[in-house]
Amino acid sequence: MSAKIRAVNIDAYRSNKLLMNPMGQPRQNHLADFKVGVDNVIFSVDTHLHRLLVLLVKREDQPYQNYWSFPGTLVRMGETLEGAAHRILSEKIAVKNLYLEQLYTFGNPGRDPREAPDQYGVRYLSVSYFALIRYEDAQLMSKNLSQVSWHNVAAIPTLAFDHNQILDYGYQRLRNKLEYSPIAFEVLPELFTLNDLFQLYTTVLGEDFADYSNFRSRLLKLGFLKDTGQKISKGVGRPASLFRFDARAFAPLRDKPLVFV
Amino acid sequence: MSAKIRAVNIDAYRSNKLLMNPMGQPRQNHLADFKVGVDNVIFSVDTHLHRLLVLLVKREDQPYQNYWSFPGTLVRMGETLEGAAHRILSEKIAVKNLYLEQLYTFGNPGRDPREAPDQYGVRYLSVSYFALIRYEDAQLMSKNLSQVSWHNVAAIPTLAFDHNQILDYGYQRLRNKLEYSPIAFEVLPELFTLNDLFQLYTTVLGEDFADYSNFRSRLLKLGFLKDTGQKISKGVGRPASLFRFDARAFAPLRDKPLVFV
DNA sequence: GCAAAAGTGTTAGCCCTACACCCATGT
DNA sequence: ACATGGGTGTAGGGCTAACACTTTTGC
Repeated sequence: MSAKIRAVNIDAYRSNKLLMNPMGQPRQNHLADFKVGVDNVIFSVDTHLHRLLVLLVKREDQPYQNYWSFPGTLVRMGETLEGAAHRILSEKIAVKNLYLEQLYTFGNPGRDPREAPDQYGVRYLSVSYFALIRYEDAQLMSKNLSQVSWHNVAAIPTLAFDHNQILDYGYQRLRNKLEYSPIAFEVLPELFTLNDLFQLYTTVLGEDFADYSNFRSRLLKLGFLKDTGQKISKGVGRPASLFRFDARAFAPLRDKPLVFV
Repeated sequence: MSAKIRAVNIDAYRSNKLLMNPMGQPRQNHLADFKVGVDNVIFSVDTHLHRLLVLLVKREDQPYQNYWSFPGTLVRMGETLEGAAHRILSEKIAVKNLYLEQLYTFGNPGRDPREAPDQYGVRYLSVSYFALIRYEDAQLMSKNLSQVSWHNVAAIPTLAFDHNQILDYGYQRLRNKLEYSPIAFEVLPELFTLNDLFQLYTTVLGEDFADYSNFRSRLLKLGFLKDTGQKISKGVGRPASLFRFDARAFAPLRDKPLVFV
């Protein structure tokens, strides 16, 4: 026990993180030193199987070895936060389009076990990012696919660090954004049926958020969904029209509350 | 000039922040070291004069000496982010109630001139917080009031660091929150008239966001504003009823979109 | 023909908007 | 009395929710 504390202190001393006053107590009011990480909560939707997915990687190293976690990395010298988010994302997955925004920052002491137990060593702060990508376009980038994979949000295991909490934030952000912002079209393929869109909303927001026929007519009346004239047949039943999202027609509705749902 | 760079490098070396490879170039892929600050965007509304206010402090030290900035501080060892936000806030202002939430994190290289010019020294990351307080309850905490004061959001000077950008984020958050969340009651006094409430919305969202009589009946129908029966007279004209926000009656409307406006 | 999936139509009730109007008070 | 600010009422247009109905396909 005392050996462990001693080791911590030596390490802290060596990296000049922990300053002692002449009484051997840590100085009050001394600034904390941080390493800053980014963690990406990457969502996608499998329209066919109606599954909301999030991308997880299995940690190869300590701490939390073999736990699933969000793709994250520590920020390097000269690198922007968003740059770090893009870097780690592109190491795990290849994707054409991508929606990315900052989610939340977690930086309380003790959130990373690499911090010294007495909390006077280096601290690890995580800036989390929220991302959406098209399931069809995404290509996982691992030789060993067991290390990177999609997980159904409905069944997420205990994750490394405070990542379950980060997921809660991300999931809530996703639900909120769906209601007033056209992010659904970041997740859908270029051409989609209105049923695809409806299924996406149902998958994320729950089964009973709205009636299909009303959802349909409300969105069509808004005028930013363009019927391409093409039809697609999914087995039995009447073929569906393929639509395209027209960003230009949507522009005037920006910042208007509640266009969807 | 070269003396300055030398000073930076010595400082970086001393705190073990800048590692050189044998060629004298900074090592690639080396992690950045951060100091983490919090900056509070503290809003209040002067209901009488219809002014939206934000609290600024005048910087006493370099960099940006004598510029106005948000009350901010660097995070100390063992301190939570929110703890640091509360600490600096209570140094500048005494207040009974307080609404505080995280706003956004700014951490790109070069945002603080204390970073070495070549950007390979310590970096300064800022986690900004959004706060709302009651103007009547707030007591500025300065012997020298010229150093801490309310500023009309309509006329903000050039601020220190990237604080004008932070203000933009904060102002937008305020407007969004007003629409779907009961934060207005954090800013209003305990008892208020419906006209106070309406003036608050008008001040923040603009003159023509709604009709007073419709605003009034819509909110009253929702049932979380309790008429205390007390009247208050503001000079000439019919005295107004004083209302109180009933948080319990509001609870079922939590997370429901667009209860206001 | 029939089941399945896509798409259209209808109706009643609600809410939002834009006003007009009435009420209570100070001077 | 009348100006001033507080408060109520109402007619209409538009939107929503719920559900019935029609169309187009595969088998």
